[in-house]
Amino acid sequence: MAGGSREPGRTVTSKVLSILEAFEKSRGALSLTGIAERTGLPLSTAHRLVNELTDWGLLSREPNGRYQLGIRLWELAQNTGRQLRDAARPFVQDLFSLTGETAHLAVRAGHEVLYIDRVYGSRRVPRAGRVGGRLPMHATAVGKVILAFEEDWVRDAYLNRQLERHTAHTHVDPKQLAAELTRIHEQGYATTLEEVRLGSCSIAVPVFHTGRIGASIGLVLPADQAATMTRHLPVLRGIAAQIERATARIPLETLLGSHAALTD
Amino acid sequence: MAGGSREPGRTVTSKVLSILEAFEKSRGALSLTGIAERTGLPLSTAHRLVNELTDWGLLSREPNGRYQLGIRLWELAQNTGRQLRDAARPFVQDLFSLTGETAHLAVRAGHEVLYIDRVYGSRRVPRAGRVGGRLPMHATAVGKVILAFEEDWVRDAYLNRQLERHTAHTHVDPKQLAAELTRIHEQGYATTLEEVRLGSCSIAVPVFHTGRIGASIGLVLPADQAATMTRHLPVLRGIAAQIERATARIPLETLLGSHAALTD
DNA sequence: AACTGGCTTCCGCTCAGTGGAAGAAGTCCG
DNA sequence: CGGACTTCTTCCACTGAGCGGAAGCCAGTT
Repeated sequence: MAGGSREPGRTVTSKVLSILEAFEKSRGALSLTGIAERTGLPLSTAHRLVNELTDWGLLSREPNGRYQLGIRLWELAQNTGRQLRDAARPFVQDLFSLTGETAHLAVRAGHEVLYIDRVYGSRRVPRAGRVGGRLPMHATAVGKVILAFEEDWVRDAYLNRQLERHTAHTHVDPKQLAAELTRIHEQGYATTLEEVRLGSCSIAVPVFHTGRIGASIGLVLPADQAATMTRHLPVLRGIAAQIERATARIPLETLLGSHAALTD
Repeated sequence: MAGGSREPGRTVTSKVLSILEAFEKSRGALSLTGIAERTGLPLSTAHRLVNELTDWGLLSREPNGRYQLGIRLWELAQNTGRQLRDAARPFVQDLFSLTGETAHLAVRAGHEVLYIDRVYGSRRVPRAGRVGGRLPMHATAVGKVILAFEEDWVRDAYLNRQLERHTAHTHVDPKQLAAELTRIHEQGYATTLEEVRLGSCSIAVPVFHTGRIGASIGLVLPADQAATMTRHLPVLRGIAAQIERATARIPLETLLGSHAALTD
């Protein structure tokens, strides 16, 4: 092995997965060389693996030669967490229909909220976390709700970390955030005002499962409606109750697979 | 190599992917042994690969020891075909809001229609193809529309195959189906009546992109409304036009990756 | 015609992957 | 309580799938 840029101990599986992950960071298509660079794989290795993935449909090749994630991957992944998504979907839909505002459903994944579903119309105003996307828990209403109702050690561990600031309004002081979480726990809902993005605010309530916090549903609206957004609380609570009822008989673990560990 | 059940020529990648695919056929969680059986992998090999996939979050392990597709897979896959889904989503939502019926968006994947998106409320009546699911083209309205507006060779190839029967009402005669497709092409929409499942009917219109058929949007309703479902045509056509406008500037290939070949 | 940049193919070396077998852990039954 | 059974986990010596440097190829570009 002349040059020896070989990096032993790296499994084939890890290489394949790093190829798929390469598409997360960079929107849009990647050239073979681009993939090789991002994954740190030698060009010929990347070439072989990429070709095989393309054969399986997990990657697709555009006419210009660049690669994209293939639709087969999406298809496979539809079987993931179907129980929760399928059970909750119609209610999130109702939440949107009843309020006319962007509605979403999120769960905790490690230290972040993961958006599982989202419903909005064509005249939607505020930009909100996209489905499959993650945001920090302390900057979103759904995240704060989850944090407020999580077990103590989860909350404590979270508060011990550096809290990222997104806008001038993000609450990053651990002491104050802890107090806010207590208040959220008492009042049963959380709000944000321009804490992720200027121009939007949000409100969320918890969805319980077998006594524990399982998920959270929320609304995102333009910041100028912040003062009146609590008017949606009755609907939010009603929908949350319906989702709880619909998912009660499904074991928590089969809802999403075991939740990602706090340290993921 | 004593017994020699070794099956040389099988790549690691193919083994990993066959594990993921194993979860497609069987709903719900699988035991390690179950995975080994379905994939034809020796137990210890399956064990090693499954463990590695679990570490990466592509599989998750339930407390009872069984495995499930992990949420990380779903997350990765959200980047697939985002362009079309994100662009079309609000309009499919509007289609539902305006009609109150289950609305969906589908594209062709090989010989089948693949449901890309679907919007429905909690009081939904008919069962319809699920997101990420496939159905044969000749039994669904969206499928017939796509077939009717596809290039000749695609349609001809399709008609030369054995047409699967789902109910007593499925149109399986190639001659008659060809005539129906011509009529659909002329009138600009397709309908079905209890051709996939008893009790439901559907109507769909084409969505064009750069002159070619790109997708189809449709509604599924209870069979007793079959007589009057054409009342939704104006809305369907309006929404289709909006989706066409919204996706016009996106190159077709980046919408979904190159469409799966007819023979996939 | 020579250069450039990205993709594809080739091929001998070698270590990651393999899988049978033995051990551990749990489950059921008499 | 023992022992028969099932399912999961670990071990380890062998070997061929994977590796990757290098050479070849094909468009564009100068």
